[in-house]
Amino acid sequence: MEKAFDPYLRIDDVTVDRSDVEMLRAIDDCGSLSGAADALERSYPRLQQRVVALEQSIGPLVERTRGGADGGGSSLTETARELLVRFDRLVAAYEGVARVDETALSGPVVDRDGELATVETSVGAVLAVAPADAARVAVTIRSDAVSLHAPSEVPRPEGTSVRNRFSGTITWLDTGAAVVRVGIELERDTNSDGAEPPELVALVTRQSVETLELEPGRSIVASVKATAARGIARDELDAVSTDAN
Amino acid sequence: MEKAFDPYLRIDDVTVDRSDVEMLRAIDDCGSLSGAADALERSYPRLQQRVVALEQSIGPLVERTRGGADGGGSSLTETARELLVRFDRLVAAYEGVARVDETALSGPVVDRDGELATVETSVGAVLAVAPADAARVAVTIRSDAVSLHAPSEVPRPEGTSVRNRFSGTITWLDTGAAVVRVGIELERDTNSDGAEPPELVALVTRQSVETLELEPGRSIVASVKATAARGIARDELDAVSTDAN
DNA sequence: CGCCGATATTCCATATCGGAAACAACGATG
DNA sequence: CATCGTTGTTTCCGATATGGAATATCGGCG
Repeated sequence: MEKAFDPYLRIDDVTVDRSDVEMLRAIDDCGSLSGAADALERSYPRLQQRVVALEQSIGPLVERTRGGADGGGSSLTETARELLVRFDRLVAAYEGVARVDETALSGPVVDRDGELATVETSVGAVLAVAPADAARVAVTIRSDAVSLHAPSEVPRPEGTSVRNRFSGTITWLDTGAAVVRVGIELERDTNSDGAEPPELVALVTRQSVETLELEPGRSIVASVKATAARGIARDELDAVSTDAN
Repeated sequence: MEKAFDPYLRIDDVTVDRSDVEMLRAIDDCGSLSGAADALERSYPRLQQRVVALEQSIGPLVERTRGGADGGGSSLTETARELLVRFDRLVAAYEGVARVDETALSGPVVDRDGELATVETSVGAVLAVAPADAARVAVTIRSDAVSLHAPSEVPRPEGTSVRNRFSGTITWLDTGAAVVRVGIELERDTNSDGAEPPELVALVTRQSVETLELEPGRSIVASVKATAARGIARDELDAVSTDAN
């Protein structure tokens, strides 16, 4: 099972999607609409009509010239270039979500302050952003939002905005080119009878692995910002699972 | 301009998207395919064919019964329910990206270790995940990935996996129901001549605002994990901008 | 003034989508 | 045991959207 998405920017009536961005890039590269149509193996009419449609909502995107020794050509306006950058940033942000591991912890909401909920899980109370009407939620924690600390160097709660803290033991490392996935078996809460040992995955740099001397068996403290922990309503079912990729 | 996305899960050949999930939910609610078709105002044949198509790739999703006093009916299998939960989690994760502020810092790549790049920005070196071929990148930092610390309580670099650290002054607070957006004017790097004062936005809980006594004018240290800072290639243009919503 | 390469426009083939209608299964009911 | 009602299954047809071939238009340059 593979996570994916189609990002788009909605501007007034039109939606700018992947193929539109691809089209603008091709126009920029080729210097003409017809060239872009050839390069993308799309028909010229549709491509040109699409440009017109986008421009009706967004404003001038392509500066067109006809005639001349080379027959003319087209170049992107500043508006179009800004659009491309916007889209790239959007994709980068979403891409991060798609490529990163997530850990889910579920349990009942025991306290609530607006959209901020305290969830009782098998590893203790977790503070997370959750829909206001949910009585039981599954909290999703992205591995790139998990920070690790040496047990002796844990920041005092009074001095940091990070609100969730878990103690655990490293069980495995998955070393990549520059980043390392770290599997952590969390300490269960004292009054919890959970069957499955709750696991948390963190994504850290290889340099952090060396600095903190991370290795299987070592005790570690993981921290997660409440605003990075997102809960979804889960009023029927119940499970603790880790979702690889 | 509005960010949006269409999430989907790809399983073998089929992609299950929003409408598929909506369909399965309706089947669950109504207890029959025909009821779901009525509720969604979709034609029965297409709906039924879609269920069959999904099942061919994913496996049994709907337990169907024909005949009986009530004419029969359908209920979801465990596979289908798990699919719904998966999808909810996916949406929650993407939703977080769409709703959160982002700060972009750009500059040249001065060092690189695989997909991890050190980027020279107007506020100093930033460690971020970036495409391997980019010489100049824009680093995007989501506000929910920014942690704040009292200047006297900054964790030692040797004891934490958090690699980016910025000093700054709080310039504004936007207090919501439970969470607060914090605007921070970053200290410029000594040898930088940047024109715009670089601004970082952090998203923290209201309780953190009280604990850290956050208010305009106060000095603060912001930290960001390298794996949560994502860079995009930006080899032509150059700007520092903050993108609200 | 004709040429050339590019931009606009018209029109048609095709695939996809959605729905109406007929058909089959099955248990309750009399 | 025939009938009935509800639901699942299948077939077929029309509407809509998508993509492309052919055509017309433009304008500097030689």
